[in-house]
Amino acid sequence: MVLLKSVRTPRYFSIEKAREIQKMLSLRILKHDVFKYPPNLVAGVDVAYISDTGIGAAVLLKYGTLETVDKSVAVVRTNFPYIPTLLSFRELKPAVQAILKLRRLPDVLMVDAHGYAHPYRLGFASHLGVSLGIPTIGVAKRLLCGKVGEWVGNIAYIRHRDEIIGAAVRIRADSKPVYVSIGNMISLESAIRLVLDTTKEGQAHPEPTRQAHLLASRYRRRLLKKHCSKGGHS
DNA sequence: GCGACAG
DNA sequence: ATCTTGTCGC
Repeated sequence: MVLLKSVRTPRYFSIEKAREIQKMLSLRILKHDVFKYPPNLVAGVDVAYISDTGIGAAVLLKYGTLETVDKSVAVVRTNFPYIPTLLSFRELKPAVQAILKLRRLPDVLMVDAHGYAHPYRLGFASHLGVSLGIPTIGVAKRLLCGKVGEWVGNIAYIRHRDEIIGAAVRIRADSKPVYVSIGNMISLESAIRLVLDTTKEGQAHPEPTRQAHLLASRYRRRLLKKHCSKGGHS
């Protein structure tokens, strides 16, 4: 039983144990749509950090008009280090708390990370979707595993161990693609569709995650300013 | 054994 | 993720 190296890692948590949890929870992923299309509300979540403090941010948008319906932020102490493939164990708490602060849960949630496109098929987006029991989509900026296949139009499927685990999507001809995978309760086709449908003209990322990322960053800035000014000036 | 490796 | 200014381009 190999314990994680970081001193901040809970002592009784092992990588083997995490793998078991991931494999077990991945069995609970529903790969078909469990929501009506078009959805009424969509949301995006992201987490920023100030050392060991996680800042979870969620933004609820109306599908179609993409107008903001609600926003929320949750500041939570993190006790887990970032380890590739174990990202969800670090970001789950801040994200869940931010999402539960929203007046309403979204019909579909977009997450700034991979979902099924994960070596053990349980990226953060899936972990979140299974935990909350809601449809989720993973939208990542870089590949974690698998290979991007042949491009057909602006889409290229990602394969890993003889399985299609997601798709690279070219939102803009001049920018890098985003890697889309199902989180939970949605099909890959629908996931791709929602990503494209919630992307504003001129943007390289869908509004839900883009707005969540902006909110988390802005909030983080505010906290840093307070932190600096609480010792003297004006 | 040697890399690769979301945020 | 975070550390960071100016700068190129629409």
